[in-house]
Amino acid sequence: MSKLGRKEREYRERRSAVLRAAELIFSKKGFHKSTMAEIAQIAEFATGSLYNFFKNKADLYLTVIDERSEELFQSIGKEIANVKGSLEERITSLIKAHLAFFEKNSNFFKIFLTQRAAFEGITKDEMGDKAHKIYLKYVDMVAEIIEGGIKREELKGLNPRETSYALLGMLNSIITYWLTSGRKRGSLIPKASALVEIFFKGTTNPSSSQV
Amino acid sequence: MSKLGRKEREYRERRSAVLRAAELIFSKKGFHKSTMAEIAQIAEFATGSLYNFFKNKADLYLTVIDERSEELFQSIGKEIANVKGSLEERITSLIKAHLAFFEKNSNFFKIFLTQRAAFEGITKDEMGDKAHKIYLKYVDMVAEIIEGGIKREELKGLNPRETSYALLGMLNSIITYWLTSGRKRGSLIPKASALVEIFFKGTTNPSSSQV
Amino acid sequence: MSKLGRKEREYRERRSAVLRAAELIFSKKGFHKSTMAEIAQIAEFATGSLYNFFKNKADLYLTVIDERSEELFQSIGKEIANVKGSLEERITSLIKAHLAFFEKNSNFFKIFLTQRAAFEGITKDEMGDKAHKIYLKYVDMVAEIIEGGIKREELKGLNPRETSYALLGMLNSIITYWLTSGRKRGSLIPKASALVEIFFKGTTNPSSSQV
Amino acid sequence: MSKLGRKEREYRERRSAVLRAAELIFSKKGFHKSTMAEIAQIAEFATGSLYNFFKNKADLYLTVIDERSEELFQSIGKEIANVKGSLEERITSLIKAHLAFFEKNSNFFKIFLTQRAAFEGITKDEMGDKAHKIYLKYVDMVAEIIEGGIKREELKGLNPRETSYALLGMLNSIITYWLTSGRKRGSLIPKASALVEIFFKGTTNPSSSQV
DNA sequence: AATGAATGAGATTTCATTCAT
DNA sequence: AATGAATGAAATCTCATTCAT
Repeated sequence: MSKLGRKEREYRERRSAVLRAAELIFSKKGFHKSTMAEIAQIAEFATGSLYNFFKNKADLYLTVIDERSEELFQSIGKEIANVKGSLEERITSLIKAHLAFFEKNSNFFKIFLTQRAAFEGITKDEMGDKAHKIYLKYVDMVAEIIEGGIKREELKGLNPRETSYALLGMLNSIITYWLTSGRKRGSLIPKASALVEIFFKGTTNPSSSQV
Repeated sequence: MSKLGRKEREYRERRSAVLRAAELIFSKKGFHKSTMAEIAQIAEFATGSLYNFFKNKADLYLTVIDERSEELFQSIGKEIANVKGSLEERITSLIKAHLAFFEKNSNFFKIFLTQRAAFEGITKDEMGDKAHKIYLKYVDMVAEIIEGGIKREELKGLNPRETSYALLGMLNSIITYWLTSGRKRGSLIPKASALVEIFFKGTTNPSSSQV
Repeated sequence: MSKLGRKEREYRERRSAVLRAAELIFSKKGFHKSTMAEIAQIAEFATGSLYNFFKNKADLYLTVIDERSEELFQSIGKEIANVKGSLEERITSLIKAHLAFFEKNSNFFKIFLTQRAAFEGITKDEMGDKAHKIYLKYVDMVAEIIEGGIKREELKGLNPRETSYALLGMLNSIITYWLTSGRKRGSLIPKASALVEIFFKGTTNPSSSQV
Repeated sequence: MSKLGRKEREYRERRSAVLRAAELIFSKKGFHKSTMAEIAQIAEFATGSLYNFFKNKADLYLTVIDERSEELFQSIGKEIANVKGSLEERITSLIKAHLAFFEKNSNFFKIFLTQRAAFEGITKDEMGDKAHKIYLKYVDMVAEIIEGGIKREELKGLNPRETSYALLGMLNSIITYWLTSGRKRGSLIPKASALVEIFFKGTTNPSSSQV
């Protein structure tokens, strides 16, 4: 498989070390308060050396987002592909995969969530846009799945894009909750079932006298 | 009511002008890229004068969040207080009030949502915390309402805090969607009904053969 | 006359101190090796303060050129205006004024002469161009005078623009000579007569048997 | 003739390739904005390899000047040696040779002319001086020819060195003109006759009533 | 109370040069 | 001899904050 030369392999390893350091620092301090010097120090390089791998700070930041997002997409995609059953089962597995991915990549979650904030007003078109587009791509992927469910009448006739936003909003909000307060109490995955329940059946107690 | 002296009244008006300018700039450029000079210019003050009202930039930023959030709480609280009916009706009115508030204060929404991003790692304890606490206060308010519903068995036995995060996540995600793409198409309020439907009844089509 | 307020007067004095320091350093070290820190130090300001007067280093450099060139033009223009006689007399006074100006502003001469070199490839259009245009303006001014002489048949039918370049090339070359080696030996002005002689009558010895 | 071994021949060819690349880049971007990396790339070497040929960037720059200037001297010298006639004829051929050389080596002209600017204040003694000396050598060569003319009373009793500066100033100024604006219109050589005319006979119209 | 010039710390980025391979 | 990754010094520029007026 990996028919890369030694040079190429070593280059990738060094570049990857920088990306790991960047992810760590960016997630702790956000884009603006992170310094190239600190990232370099963690990665055990001289500051100037980072510029051998990435053309500037924004490029480094975006590469973190880009490559990790790609992993996210791969990860979710693989998960869903394995599920051949009903839409409910597919979305259930998506929810689980999403939570699992960010439980494992919690540093990245902070970056993922605040990516737009990081670039607000900085590089309006070039870079800020790119970060946003990655998120949109994800929203769309989920929206398409939902749209399939609507067409097959498994789901109500809602706006797929809006429903996608609603679902992802719930998921990310729960992850935020878990990160800020609940992490001690254990894994994030078990929360999937409650989210699945809400998303498909809602919060109303079916045995309530209301119904 | 306003038994304030002229001096005091004028002071408040000037301070308020600064807050309005700050909200505008912070929402457009984010915390770091906003400069005190630009805020001062919009508010028609000299840069140094801002420091007569706020002890530093972070204080100004937090005051924007603080005072507007207070408005949000008042606004929601008043709305809910008027509703004496079922929990569903109360939460429906909360959803509507939330959407209405941010439709009216869309500049503030951007600040509200990215407040954590702005402070990540800067002022770990002092200020960043305060911003987070304001959000938590809101989460708790909603959680309490939900908890009431659970106790009266109108809602399923879910974790109230988590359910509150889930609901607010949905709402804010929809607002983000509306801000970034849908604003032209009209008001945000009509989206309330779909959210209410999802939150209470879920997305599953009840006439689906799945059931 | 100078109905400037104290504020304005003081501002100009400070800005002027920066320009003087800049002219000195730029003339000694050239654009690239001059640092804002050194200029600031000479001007007795903090480095950052220079940016209250000039938006960046290139702007400072160009302002030196711009304002001093303006002086040069004024100086030459005034000199020529006073001369009502023949073209020869007018150009003689131009040559004298040119030499006198740069004898007095020898620091500026180095900048004036190398202005294009300073910007080579940096800011191709914006700034480098501006510096060049100032020189062209001078060339044209001289070319117009020469053209007048040609029309009145006082001068041969040469290309005015080329002749202007030739004249200025001679003048500047002589100033360079004086600056690099001859300054000790006295004033530059006496060299005017030789230049006038060459420019109008040429170097050939009229009593030469050649003729 | 070339009794050089293969090794030596190859070494010279590689070194020469670097010099050609350096001349190109230096002439386009000036000394400071040219990078060793870019020169290496054009020459198809690795950056570090340049240091096998030249001890540093300044050395490379000076070698370009040095070797090309040597060519210039050879070229002019050969031209003049062929002319056995009057001084006027010799200088006429010098002017033509100068223009021809720089028409052919216009990239080098930019370097030749701004050599002082490039080094101003950098390497005050060591290198900047060397560049200046090369120019002086040329000035002196011309001055000697002029001095001969003065002694033989073909020329007026002017200061030979100054007259040399004046002549070269004219020439270089005309080349600058041609490079910046006139190049499209054709060759530089035809301008020689006007320069010869001015230098020997001056610009005054002999049939003018002034005389 | 208001001003806004001055400060100066701090961050990004570039690039000549070195050196292990 | 050739390579090119790594270095690290140096320079520009920004801006929150202060303080004399």
